[in-house]
Amino acid sequence: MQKAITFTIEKKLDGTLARVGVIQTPHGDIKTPAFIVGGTKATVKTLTNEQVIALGGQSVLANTYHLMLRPGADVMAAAGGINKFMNWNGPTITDSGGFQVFSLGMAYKKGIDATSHSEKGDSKQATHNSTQLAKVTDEGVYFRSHVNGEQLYMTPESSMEIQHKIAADIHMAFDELTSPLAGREYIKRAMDRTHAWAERSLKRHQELNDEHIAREEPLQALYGIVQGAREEDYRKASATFLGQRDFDGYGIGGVFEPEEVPSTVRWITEILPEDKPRHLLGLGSQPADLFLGVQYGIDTFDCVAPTRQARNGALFTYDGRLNIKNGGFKTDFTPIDADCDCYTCQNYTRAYVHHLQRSDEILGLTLASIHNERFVVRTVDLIRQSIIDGNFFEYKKTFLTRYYGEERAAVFFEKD
RNA sequence: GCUGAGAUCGUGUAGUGGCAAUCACAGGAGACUGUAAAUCUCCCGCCUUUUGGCUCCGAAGGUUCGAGUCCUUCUCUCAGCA
Repeated sequence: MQKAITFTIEKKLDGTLARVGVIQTPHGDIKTPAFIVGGTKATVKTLTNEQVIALGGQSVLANTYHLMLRPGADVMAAAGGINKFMNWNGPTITDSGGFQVFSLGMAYKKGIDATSHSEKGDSKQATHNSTQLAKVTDEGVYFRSHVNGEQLYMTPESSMEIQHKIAADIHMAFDELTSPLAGREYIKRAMDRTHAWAERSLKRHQELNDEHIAREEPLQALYGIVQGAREEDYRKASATFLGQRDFDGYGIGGVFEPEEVPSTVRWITEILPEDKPRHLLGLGSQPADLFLGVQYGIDTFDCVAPTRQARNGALFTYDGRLNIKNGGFKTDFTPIDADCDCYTCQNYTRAYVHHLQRSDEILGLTLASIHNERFVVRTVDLIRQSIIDGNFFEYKKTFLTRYYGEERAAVFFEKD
């Protein structure tokens, strides 16, 4: 049977779940492990495609919910799909809108973010969050547009229809991501719903692919998304359920911190079919995410943190994170990181980027984004190379010890 | 010289008798993980780990239980007129 993408494993790292491979898509190859660049609204914020390519970005991940609101699915279709629309010639992925069920729903204005273990702020608002913009039912999700307040309704079927109009190479099934505060009972309910939605997504997706075949258009791929929060039995049940369905790959949702990777991700990757790619959704704001992810069987990552934090002044260095807006950098005429090969570090100083960000100059956001994104992309590329060269654990130990310090890094070596 | 207006924490300001210092900017720091994010949070007279204590609204007096807030004088600034 004809396939939208193929995944080839080139090498495995003995004693771990790590593998090196290639995902072939209609728009080119993704050498894995790989960091997928965040391009939510069909743009990598503050960067041109040429800059994304120059920093080593192989593929871009956009968002169905955001593109459905603006410019709209029909505009995306009329443009000829996301690649033509944004002039990106490489592989593309779309997230389903499932994350917005969480960020505009349970998490909306409650001070809950992905890493929260408790609710912050006004407890009254936390229990009666009448302002939230998303409401979940078994059939679908009611959204109130954050743009103009208009009532929207999204189902697994409509998400697939929109994603096929956006026409990225790889789609995500519509899922429900639960809050880190959710109890076991709700986690189960959301997971069961995610499974039902996965089957509905797959069915509608196959119908739409049949239409592509009839029109002699390229096929599009679909990943199922594993949920189940921090519950081992649910995670394993979710991986088993989805692993038996005919998805092209798998997304892993609801993982929030690197400390969970050796447990949560491993429960899943030990069960999922080995010959299909696995994407860890949303993780990658710190190096430990990447090393542990790969070690426990992840092929691709995406995360908005590198660009968002860059815009907010937090920059990666191999010795840990720094805030470029801090006063101390005013006359620091050295590169952000002397060991970084990015365009910014090759050409500009900390003092200059400090000045630009302090002065609200747009170039400061771009230079910082180039650096952070390059840092993460390069780190994963070198992880890939270290597996090929057979020195993954050495690289991991050296990198994380330097980044976090020996004491803080120790937790990431526990199972090595 | 005359007339008028005004002097408040780095800057610009709010505050016209009551447990008193407002807001913004600047400054100091922290956060951000499938992007409602070039955003958000905290600190910003002094001392103290905190509770709390001490000072404060150009200067000096005065009225009052109580004064940036009212009165007097002085100093300075600005505008207009000479």
